[in-house]
Amino acid sequence: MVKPVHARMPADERRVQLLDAAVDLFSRKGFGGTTTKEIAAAAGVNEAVIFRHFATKQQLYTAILDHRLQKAGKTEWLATTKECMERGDDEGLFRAIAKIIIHAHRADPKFERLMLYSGLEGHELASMHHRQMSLPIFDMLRQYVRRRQRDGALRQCDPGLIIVAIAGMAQHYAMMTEIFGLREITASDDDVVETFTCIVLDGVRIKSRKTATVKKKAAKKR
Amino acid sequence: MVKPVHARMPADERRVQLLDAAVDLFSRKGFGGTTTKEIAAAAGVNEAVIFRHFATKQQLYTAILDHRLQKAGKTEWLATTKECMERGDDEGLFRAIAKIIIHAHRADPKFERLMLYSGLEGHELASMHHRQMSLPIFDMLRQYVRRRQRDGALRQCDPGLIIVAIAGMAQHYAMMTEIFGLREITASDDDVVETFTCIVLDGVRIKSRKTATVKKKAAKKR
DNA sequence: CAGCGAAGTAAGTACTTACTTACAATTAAT
DNA sequence: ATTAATTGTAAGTAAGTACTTACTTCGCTG
Repeated sequence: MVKPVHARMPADERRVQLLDAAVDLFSRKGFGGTTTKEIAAAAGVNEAVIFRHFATKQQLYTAILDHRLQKAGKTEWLATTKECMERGDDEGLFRAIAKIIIHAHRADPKFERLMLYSGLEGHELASMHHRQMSLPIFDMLRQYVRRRQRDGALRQCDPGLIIVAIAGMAQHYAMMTEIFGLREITASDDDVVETFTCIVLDGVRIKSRKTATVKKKAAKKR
Repeated sequence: MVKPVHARMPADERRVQLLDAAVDLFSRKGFGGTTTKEIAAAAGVNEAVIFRHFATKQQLYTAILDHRLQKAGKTEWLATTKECMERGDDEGLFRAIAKIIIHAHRADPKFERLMLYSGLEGHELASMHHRQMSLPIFDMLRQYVRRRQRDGALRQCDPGLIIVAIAGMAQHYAMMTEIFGLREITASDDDVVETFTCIVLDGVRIKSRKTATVKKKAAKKR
């Protein structure tokens, strides 16, 4: 049976449809810039339908982030990075970090915009995401870097900075190309990942023991 | 003579005061999230005063960006980077890029928030800033990198990526600490700049095969 | 097929929005 | 002091805003 245009929908189906329409609008115009009327129009229903499914506009917004945060990312991070860390594969780890960040933007640019808006607008959901996703992963990675520094494999510095280095490159590149429309870089995403990986790897790794003559800069005591 | 609380002000003075109040609010809540009433209240005047000085809310917003874009940045970029580029000082150039970006966030975090909002909300002023400020500087830097690559001093890759590497690190670090409140990095800004500079420098420079130490004067013709 | 609960809507409510209007207070030049 | 321009305000307006209410329509199950 084909669905008529103005079909009536089971609640959970409509709920998802409303969430989708809302993601699209919120990601483009922010929370304050989007009206419930617009969302309803985008979903092709009366405005009141929204309030049958979500008590307030704020709750609809919260539901979006909640929904996405569950399925999204964390397991991917863990799965991919864990084995690299176990076998001390710095190169693989850096590559994975760059890859996941850039891929996240390509696969779901709307959500990345949404998170940026959310952070700027100061919704608690954004900082919740930050506390529950970013920070634990960041901590895990920092701990790994610290260990590798003790092993003498990585440059001595604040371990967070090495993570920020590779993640920042990738994040900045993804934001510039995906969100702000930078067109001047013609390399493929894979090439970009490879380049960033090499740069950071050569930049942070300490070459094998015999070439200890590297003097570089002695003034690194703090 | 001390100014009474509800003093009357000459037009240009009030104009500046309104702009300041507006910057503060727009940077925290975005264009759509800020009301003219709030701005007036923050400046301690009647809402109508705003519309005596600016025809529309949009025009007030435009005036802010216009005003800031004039004095801000470009000359600083040119002055600092030019001499580094002239003497082929890659290290100095990377350091300058990181320094300027991080310093901009520390000196005027409100404006950086504003620009982020503006980019997300899609105001033309943001893309104007992008075209008039970021892109020309980016192009200039890319051109320098391309030259250094031809000289065999820098790694072969899309030249923009080397700029994105150092700028992305700095931008990401500044955004995380200043806008999103990251506290886990304890190093001083100066140390951060130094670390990023070293990482990128070691990551992109090609060691000359004969003398590991000084290759400064290697083939430098134009 | 009757009837009941769920899905949907038209038309509100109370309030806020950007922006105006008509007028008053202050200043500076004549 | 008398102007004339400038700076300010109180009190609007029309068009939104999020959210509600009273009501209709559909689809299912006993």
